[in-house]
Amino acid sequence: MEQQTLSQHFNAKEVEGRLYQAWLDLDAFKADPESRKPPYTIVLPPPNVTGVLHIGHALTCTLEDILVRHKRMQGRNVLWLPGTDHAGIATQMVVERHIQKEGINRHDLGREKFVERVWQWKAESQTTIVSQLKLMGCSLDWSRLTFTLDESVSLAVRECFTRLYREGLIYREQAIIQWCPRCRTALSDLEVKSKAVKGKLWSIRYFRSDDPSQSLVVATTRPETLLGDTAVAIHPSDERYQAFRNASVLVPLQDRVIPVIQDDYVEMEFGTGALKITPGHDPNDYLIGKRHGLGVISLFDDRAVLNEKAGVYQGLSREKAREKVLADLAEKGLLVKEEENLHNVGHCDRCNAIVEPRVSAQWFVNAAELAKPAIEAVENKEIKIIPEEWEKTYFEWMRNIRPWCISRQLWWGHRIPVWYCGDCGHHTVSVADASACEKCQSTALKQEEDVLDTWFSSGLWPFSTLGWPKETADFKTFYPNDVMETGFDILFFWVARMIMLGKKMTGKFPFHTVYLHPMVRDEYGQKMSKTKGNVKDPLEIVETCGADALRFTLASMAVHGRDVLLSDARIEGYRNFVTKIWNASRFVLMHFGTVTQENADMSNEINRWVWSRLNETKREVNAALEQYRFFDAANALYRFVWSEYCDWYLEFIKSDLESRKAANDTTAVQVLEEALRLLHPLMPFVTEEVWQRLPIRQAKASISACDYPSFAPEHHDAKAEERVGRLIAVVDAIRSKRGESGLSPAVEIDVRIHASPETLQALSVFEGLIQKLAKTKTLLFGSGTPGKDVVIALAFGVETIEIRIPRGQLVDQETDRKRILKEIESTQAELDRAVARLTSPGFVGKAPPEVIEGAKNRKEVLEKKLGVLRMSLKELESA
RNA sequence: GGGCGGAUAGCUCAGUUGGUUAGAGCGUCGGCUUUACACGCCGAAGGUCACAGGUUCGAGGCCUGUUCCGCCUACCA
Repeated sequence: MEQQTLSQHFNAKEVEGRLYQAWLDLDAFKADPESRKPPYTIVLPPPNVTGVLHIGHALTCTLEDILVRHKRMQGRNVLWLPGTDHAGIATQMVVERHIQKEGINRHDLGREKFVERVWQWKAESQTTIVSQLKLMGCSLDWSRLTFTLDESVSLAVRECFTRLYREGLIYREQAIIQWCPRCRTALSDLEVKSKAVKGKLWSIRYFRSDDPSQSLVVATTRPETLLGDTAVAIHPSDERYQAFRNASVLVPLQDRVIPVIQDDYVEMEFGTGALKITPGHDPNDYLIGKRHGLGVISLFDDRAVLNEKAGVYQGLSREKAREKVLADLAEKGLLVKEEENLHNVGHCDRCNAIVEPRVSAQWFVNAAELAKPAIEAVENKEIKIIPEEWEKTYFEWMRNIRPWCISRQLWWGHRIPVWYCGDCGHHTVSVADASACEKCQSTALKQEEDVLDTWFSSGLWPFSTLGWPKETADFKTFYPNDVMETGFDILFFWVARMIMLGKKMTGKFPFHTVYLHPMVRDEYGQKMSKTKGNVKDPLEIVETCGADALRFTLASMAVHGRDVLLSDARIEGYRNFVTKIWNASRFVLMHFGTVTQENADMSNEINRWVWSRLNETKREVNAALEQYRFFDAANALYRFVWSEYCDWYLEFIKSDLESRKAANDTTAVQVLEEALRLLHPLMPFVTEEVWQRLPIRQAKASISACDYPSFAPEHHDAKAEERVGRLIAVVDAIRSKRGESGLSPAVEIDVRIHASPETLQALSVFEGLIQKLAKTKTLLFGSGTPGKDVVIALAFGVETIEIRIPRGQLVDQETDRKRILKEIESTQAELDRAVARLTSPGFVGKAPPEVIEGAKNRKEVLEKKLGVLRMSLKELESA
């Protein structure tokens, strides 16, 4: 066989591009609905086509890629389905801002032309997103790439809408909803973020209509809305306003007569205890108005500019109107008080404008009805939410869920499949475009102008992407999905709705597990934002450190229940790890690049040790991945490859390289090969690149087609672990002593080791290794000459190993004496604690036997250690 | 107002049902051309686990309270 070698440096960029293309050429990521293998499905949360991917997307696709690569290697028929989301408001806004640069707005273009422009934008954005996902190494099945406005998805959306409408779970109703005057559309409650705003609380005087000598004072944060007042409310038991019960008052500035009503919604303690009621512009007032049969005055148009109802204030913005109303009130002496007030104000999630509650006709989903089975599913663990703490939040929201407003006054999205009849007024709702009224057959139909909330189509994603409502092969094989992996910030927006709509539409819940990953923040815990300038571009990181390093970093930081704080130092550390793997592989190939067939020499204890350690790592990594503990998986791999395989195993074999080569011992290659497979889901590129050069490997075209290593009991070797562990401890102890004494590694020293006959026998097998790794000149076993040596008392397991180094080569007597005294002190302290524990009746009476046994052993070894230390102190003092 | 989470080495974080001696990476300090790797090797220093009580033979993990920091949620105008 030809000698395989690796270039001196790992060129991540070149390798990544080449390998990804090779995987595509192999159809390595393509799912087959006819396959007999058990399916495993994840749908990628579709990124918005608003632009480029950010670090949060990088985390999502890294974790999902790890899951699917793991399952694929375990022999599952994996489908990881890619897609993008039209993201109604967000994308429309981006494109509006974009055309603004050309000096036009969407109304200049008209609906049709504008939507064309958005499609252009979508095409570019999607291309960018797809190429970014490829750069991250994502093993997505590109043959199934779906967009939320694709024909097939539209069909699913209409099917769902129609079914819910027929069951009365979707309905149109006049109601007070959240309105964004800048986006000029209705919003769902979730799309409104309440933020604390420093404002003012104004007290305004209202005179009694039949007796101008009497007045009451109301407190409000929105004086401009008094133009829409239809009542003033007081608490029924408020004695202060006894005289105003059943009275009427005049709206200031308008002299309109409105009633004083009594309602126990009013808090007597707040403000003046009198509340102005504006049903057109406050959700609570709207409810109160309904209870008392009050009228509704809508003061604003869709941009929150005052309309004809506002009289002289018509044409003013909310803000201007407030100023003028206040000025006019002050002039008339009706403004009684003005005080600072911190209160919460709803802001549009997308554009941050202050939302305006507004009464209008909108479409709603009866979410409470759909929520019932969705709550039960989580209660009885049909759906598992990880981390579990989120279940509480889920229940809290789902149990108090309100009607979901799904109509949006936008142009970009799924047009609502409802046709209004111009003749009889009937609503025709149908999956196919309606050409005639289903009631009177009139053709004077007009389709609803509004589009659906983006999350309505997202809610169908786990099955709309698989061809539903058609019974396609994909749908039959890959639905339900397995895992929904996403950020907790869209638990309500998306996850909850998928659960509700999935069950309702297909009869099955869309997945069995929800894994919610943490938020990515910068290294100071700040949310990344463009305005703060702390945004980390994943592609920049890929460019400088490589995709493997970024992936491994994200995986190693994805801990349950804590944010991911991403720092450059951390990424660099894992880039170094990639390099370490590369160099270790170079070393192995340099020496074993021509071996022809597997021949692991299991008579060699060092080999048995490394197999056993690798085996333990397999167990840990598999267990971690099954539990979505990405951190643990990354950590176990890092520890094994660097701290065990490189730091010890490769150093061990250097001492007898030639004889190993002569004996054709291929353990080093075999262990490397398995470690690469184990690492592959986390670091697909470097592992594939090295694996391709290995002289011994499975006959597959790609490492991703190989089996995933799993725990093999026959490779577990406790004895080898114990004996090599002792060897490592001895080498460590000698090295440590050399380090303390500031000895150059070039200086060799004499060492004598004394211990039980069995231990001496075991250690003597490794004589050459100790000599080499601890740099000893002469290495003797057995007791030494009292008084002349520095003595190390090494507590290992249940015995103490005594290591002696002739004093002349190390530190001076005084320093050594101090060290021994210090060590005696700390050992004595620990021994005292152990003795106290063992003599306490509570401990020996109640602690489990293995804990007591452990304490006894510890006490014994401490006593031995103390003995060695005391002896060496005596030796020192008598010398 | 309600809920959830966090506080462990200089920094960023692990620590699975309470069990002997609390770990890692980075940073710091000292040494090093050592059969791949200075993006490296060897060694060292550094922690009364936020605070105060409690439960327990035993607490970084459990309970109560306090302080600080996040996030979610809510109709006191």
